[in-house]
Amino acid sequence: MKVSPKLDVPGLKQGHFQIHDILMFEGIDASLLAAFEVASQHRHVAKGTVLYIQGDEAEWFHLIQSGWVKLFRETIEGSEAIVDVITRGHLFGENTVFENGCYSYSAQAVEDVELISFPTKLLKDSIEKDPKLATNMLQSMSRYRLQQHREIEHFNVQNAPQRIGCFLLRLILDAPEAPVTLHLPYDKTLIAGRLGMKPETFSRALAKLKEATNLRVHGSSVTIPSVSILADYVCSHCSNSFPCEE
Amino acid sequence: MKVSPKLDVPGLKQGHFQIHDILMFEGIDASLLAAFEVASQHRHVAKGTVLYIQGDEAEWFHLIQSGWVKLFRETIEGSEAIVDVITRGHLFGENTVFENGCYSYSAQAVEDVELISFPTKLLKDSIEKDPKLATNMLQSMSRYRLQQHREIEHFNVQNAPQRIGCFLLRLILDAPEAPVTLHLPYDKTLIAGRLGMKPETFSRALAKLKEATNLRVHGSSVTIPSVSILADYVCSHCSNSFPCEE
DNA sequence: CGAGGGTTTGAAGTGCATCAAATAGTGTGG
DNA sequence: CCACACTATTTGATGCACTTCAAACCCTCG
Repeated sequence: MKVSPKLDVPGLKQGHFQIHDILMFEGIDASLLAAFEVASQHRHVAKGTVLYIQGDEAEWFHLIQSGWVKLFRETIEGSEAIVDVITRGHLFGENTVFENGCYSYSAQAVEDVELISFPTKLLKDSIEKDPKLATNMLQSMSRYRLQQHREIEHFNVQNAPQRIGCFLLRLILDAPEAPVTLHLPYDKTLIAGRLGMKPETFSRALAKLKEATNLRVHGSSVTIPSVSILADYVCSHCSNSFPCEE
Repeated sequence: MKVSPKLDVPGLKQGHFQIHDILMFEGIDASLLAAFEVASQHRHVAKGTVLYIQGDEAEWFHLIQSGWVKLFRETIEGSEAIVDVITRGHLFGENTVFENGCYSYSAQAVEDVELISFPTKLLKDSIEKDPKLATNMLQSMSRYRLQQHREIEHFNVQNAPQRIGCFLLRLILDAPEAPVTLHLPYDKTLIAGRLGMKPETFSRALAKLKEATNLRVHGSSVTIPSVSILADYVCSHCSNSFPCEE
């Protein structure tokens, strides 16, 4: 079941995102939307900037317009666990509203980032007023939950090259066949961490993937000559086949 | 932050569960609770019974009173992926309400099971009426989401014996020190599958765990002489330490 | 142009999977 | 109640994928 151009997931539109594009706000009263729009802030954030730290009080949640953001937790011994590495169309920080009001992980811009920020307080208050907003959020969390289930399943079934390919496929849910070019974060070690592998393994796995699917990599941009070839290679052992949705 | 005796997570009470014990129903109007209670059904289900199949229309969601339930998906090639293996205090099937109204995986009793079932329709209707119910569900889904994040992190950081230990620890969140005895499902292959390992690996890993933490296993019951020793062994490489909550 | 960090490559080690076979444990029918 | 058949579990031997350690390379930025 393809969920049309509403976001919360990557890559379905080319232009700038508006509040209307967010799945969470689908079908919400124009007046409430306007309130969010008024309260929102557009921000440009330079590469390397730490947006917030795990434990900070959560004042804002964010929608990424462009660039890459790393979500991570610090382990006791000082190393870091990468929770996610996300890009345009992704929302983050919104879940703090149902937790203790603090960010449960830190966030850092790993490329120059453009984002729209909304106050969490407004969201919190609005949920209690508009049941539609609540059910929307339940729906998108539910979707996220399924995705995570798949991710755990993938861990058991996919090898390193396939996991990289799967990560790439998730970035392009729109263009089913023509060659696609994607922009990755400069530091590919991040993706390695996101996928639970070491940088060396990532490097070797990417080489294998290039050979198997004719991928081309130039710096931080990746060109996929044929999405279907990549999908065949990636999804052969999964219980879901390509568009990897329902 | 310890969340008092409300459930949705295992093991915090000894007696029978009531609707009041479910986190999701905390703070809900007595009249609405009564409606759920009236509509509920207590069921005894024999070991091996399939409760529902992936794709079935979801009429009920369930709270486990005792026994073990396996949640699983069938892969294309006919093998099955174990989504979860759960026991007393766990809720399942409730998330179908925000999805397409069908179960997204199958469920089977792997031991004799006692459960209370509630109609999904009532839940669906009630969410739209009572915003408190919606926020409760958001809260518990959010909690679940954090748990899954941890689980993904664990995959990268824990070895097989530690993963088994971690599974055991999650069953006993209440008794911090005294020796504890747990009841596992008869077929331990299930737990192996749940933890993403093969039966052979499970057997060897359990042997290592026994040696390292003085665990005793008699058939389907496991005795942990010291929870803290087990926790030390299991959690040494994690970003969260023992109670592994917030 | 040179320093530093990201990336690749090589060699060796570790952990889990796989295949195969032996053993223990369970449920059945005699 | 016992013996048998069947399945779960254990154990051993081997292989593969990823990790680790180390060194070389390359790209970016000052």
